[in-house]
Amino acid sequence: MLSQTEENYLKAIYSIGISNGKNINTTLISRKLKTKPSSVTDMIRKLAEKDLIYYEKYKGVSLTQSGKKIAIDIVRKHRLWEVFLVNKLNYNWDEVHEMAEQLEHIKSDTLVGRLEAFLDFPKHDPHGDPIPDENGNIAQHKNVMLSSLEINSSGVVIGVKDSSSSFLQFLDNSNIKLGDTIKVIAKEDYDNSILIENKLQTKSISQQISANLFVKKI
Amino acid sequence: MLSQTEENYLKAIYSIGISNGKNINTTLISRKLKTKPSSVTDMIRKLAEKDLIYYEKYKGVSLTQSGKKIAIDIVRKHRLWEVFLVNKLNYNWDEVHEMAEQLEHIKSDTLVGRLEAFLDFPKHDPHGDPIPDENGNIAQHKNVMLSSLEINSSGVVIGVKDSSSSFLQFLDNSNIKLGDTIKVIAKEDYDNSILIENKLQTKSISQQISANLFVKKI
DNA sequence: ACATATTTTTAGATTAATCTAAATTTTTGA
DNA sequence: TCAAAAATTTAGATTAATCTAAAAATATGT
Ligand SMILES: [Mn+2]
Ligand SMILES: [Mn+2]
Ligand SMILES: [Mn+2]
Ligand SMILES: [Mn+2]
Repeated sequence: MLSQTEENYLKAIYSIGISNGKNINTTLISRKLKTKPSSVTDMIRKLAEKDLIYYEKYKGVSLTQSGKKIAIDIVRKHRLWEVFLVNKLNYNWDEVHEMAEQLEHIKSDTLVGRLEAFLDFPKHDPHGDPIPDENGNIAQHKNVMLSSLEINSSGVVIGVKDSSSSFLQFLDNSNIKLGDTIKVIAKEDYDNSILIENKLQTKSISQQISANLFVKKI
Repeated sequence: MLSQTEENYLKAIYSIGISNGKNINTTLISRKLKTKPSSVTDMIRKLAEKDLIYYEKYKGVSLTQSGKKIAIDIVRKHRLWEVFLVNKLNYNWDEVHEMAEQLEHIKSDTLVGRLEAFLDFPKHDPHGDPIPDENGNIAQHKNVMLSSLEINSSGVVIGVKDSSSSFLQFLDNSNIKLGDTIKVIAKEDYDNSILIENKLQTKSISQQISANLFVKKI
């Protein structure tokens, strides 16, 4: 049985692998987990000992098959609990991450599956992130950002790259939400801001915003 | 912020207080938590330091006001999660304790309250135990056992004293459940077994069974 | 009452996860 | 290429929670 700490290291390694490609080094892990590099070295030696990661001194790490399976299962639990909190307990999407960080570590052979069925097998969490199935299969984002849309083309908002509370609250205040169809009306070369239009409004958003919204072109 | 271990000690002390009156000593705590008495001594010194328990060397412990508040809050969370698991995820009443042992430690200022509302403010958990309100008020069992009923009197089963899986499964197999009205038909002096009748059957049960069923006389 | 049994505490060790400071290895760029 | 910078590992310490063994205090029973 893995400790919560070990599970968090595996999850961190998995998520760094998704965003930073294959260069997963000590510093990146320590930054993600807010620990010191020396602590990371200790832990990765332990995880390597348990055959959950490959590790060569000074060369960084990568997940083994079984390490990846566990990491994805934690992600699965995290996202299903987030759906529960938003859909059933009426939390807002900016409030659920910390609770899900705890709930993802609940140990049970059957709980995730029951939860998933109770939630009617959702495919995405409240932030648009895909929910892995019980075998660890996970549909990856196509990674089309709103910032990359041409003028006069439209897209449906399907996810956020940054799920910080502050960004999510900004979106709430800007009346932009998942499922919105957004059309790009104009682009400003000077600062790469864009003028967009959804059902409710026409407004200008900075590149920092448009580069953190995943869309599906239509 | 208390550790899970500290919370478990407070809960154990609370529950020993409920069943064994006010004599809460090191050995009882160690037995409840499956630790050694020396470990208990260490922890109770720590909890006393934090003013969560009163402790005098060699004299046992008792909860302070704030310690009791915390203990009851853990009990509240435990029982509400059990209701969730049974009522929403369709678990049987003998399957939920271990999961609730973990879920009771999830930290959030708002989660229990939201959960309680989602469950429609249940008053009892799946084993008939009362659920404390948000202020820590808790309706105590009247502690009438089925074994104490007179011949020809009846009672409604409102709880179990023993919530072990084996006892709960025994009740399932015996077609006895919470809410059943049970009439005592006869008593056997030799072994204190009793003949009972509910909607489905007439059957004999041993004193070990009848002394573990709480009833409300009617 | 007091010797013996039981309970509780103390002393010292262990394990997991972390840290700081120092040593080592790798990377960078003049 | 090779010295300086950066990253990584090692050494040694700390904290929480546990344990075993021994010492001290309390309880028990004749
Ligand atoms: Mn999250
Ligand atoms: Mn999410
Ligand atoms: Mn329980
Ligand atoms: Mn219960």
